[in-house]
Amino acid sequence: MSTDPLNPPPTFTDGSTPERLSLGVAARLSRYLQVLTQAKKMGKETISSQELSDYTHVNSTQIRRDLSGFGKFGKRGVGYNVEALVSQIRKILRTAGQNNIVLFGAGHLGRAIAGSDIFADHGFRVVAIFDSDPEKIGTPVGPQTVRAPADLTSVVEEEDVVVGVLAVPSSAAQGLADDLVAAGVRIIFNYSDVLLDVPPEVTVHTSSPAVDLLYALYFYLT
Amino acid sequence: MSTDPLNPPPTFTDGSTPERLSLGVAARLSRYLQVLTQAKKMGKETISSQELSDYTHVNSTQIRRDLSGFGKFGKRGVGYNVEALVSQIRKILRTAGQNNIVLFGAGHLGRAIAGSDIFADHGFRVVAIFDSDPEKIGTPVGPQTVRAPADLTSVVEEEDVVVGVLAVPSSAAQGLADDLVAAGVRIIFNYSDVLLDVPPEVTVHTSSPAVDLLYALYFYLT
DNA sequence: TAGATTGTTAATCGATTAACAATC
DNA sequence: TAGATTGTTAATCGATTAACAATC
Repeated sequence: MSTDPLNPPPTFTDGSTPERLSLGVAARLSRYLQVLTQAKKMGKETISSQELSDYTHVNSTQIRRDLSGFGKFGKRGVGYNVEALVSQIRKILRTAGQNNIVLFGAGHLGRAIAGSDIFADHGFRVVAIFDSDPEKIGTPVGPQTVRAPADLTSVVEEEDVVVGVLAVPSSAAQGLADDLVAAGVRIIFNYSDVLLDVPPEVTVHTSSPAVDLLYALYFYLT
Repeated sequence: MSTDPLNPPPTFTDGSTPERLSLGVAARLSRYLQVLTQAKKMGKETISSQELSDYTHVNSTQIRRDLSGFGKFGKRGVGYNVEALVSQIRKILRTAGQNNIVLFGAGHLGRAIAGSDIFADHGFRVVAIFDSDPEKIGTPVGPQTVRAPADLTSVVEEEDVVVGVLAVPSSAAQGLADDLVAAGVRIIFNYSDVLLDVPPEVTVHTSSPAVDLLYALYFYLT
């Protein structure tokens, strides 16, 4: 794994380099961030570990433990300052800055993604939308104009894009994944249900709402 | 938690009732199912724990261990039969049957969901699409026609709907969540970023692609 | 037989939780 | 002061992994 020069690992006063977060801790911190981001939007100033627990279904002791490993962010009897905690967690996850992403597919799903602020809220900026359909190229989608796939490589290079989002039909997904990889993208967010084959240095995250539902349903049924 | 009479817990030959799955096991089994479903589509007949590991990023020993807890599903030197394993896991997760869901919101996102087979592949059938916009009511979306919110309660009762999917703007989400709960829905899949307040017996699952990306990005950066 | 892959053991490691003193 | 909530301990529990015999 490489290290991004723009996001150097934090250094502690004793000069030690912190451990890489475990999968579990990183996943939970991300979920806290989701709730905190929303709480901030709603004008909430402080939040207790119990409230965070209600929304994330993570045990409140676990939450305090996760956080206290990085510093004393809370105030006894009061809770955590929402805004301060957001920036602390962003620092821990090294995602405090802006990240540029490209979106492939200007159909219903692509337009829904481009039109929402779900990525923007977390520092992801959609810098370009691509579609293979000549009829769509040049038409506006939100603040962007749909571009031709031929521009992909230059956009990825110029805008320093690390993440590509695939909102295309299953039949087109693997081919476009290959194009994204060739253009230099390192993380692919796949909204189709295809199993993408990519080189080991590339991470694929496949959205699977139905699988999430199966999981929720199991705990409802038992 | 209640038990669904249509999905009784499996009984073992010794008469004991199996333990409820731990969160981790249920989550992993769901992910195996996602890959297996897709592998089946691609015509794959057998799959090894190593191949499953490549796609799910779960250690192959862990996978064999998870599966062997429920029976000897594999064949040494060969792997697992894809189709047989799909039905075994569905049985374990008690989601072997069909489940009816309702979809709220006939915008870009709602249409993208209704038009994909991502839910159908896992036994979820969209039995109705609702929208509050009078202009959209009566228009076709895939095989369905958009219905008025007033029909919600009767549809939920008649079709025995347990899951409601919210593909609506943030501003409308809480109000419609209340309606879904009042109509008798027990699991809400929330595509907006709002923190929904629901009674404790109702489960909310919020889709958060940006948070998933943050998580992937962390492991890319470190 | 030779190669591949499962099922299972044994040992370790990290996650989880209840409880409570500290303190706002 | 009284109430609330954090930070931390100590004990338990489950997850993870390497290794390998069993066996297809």
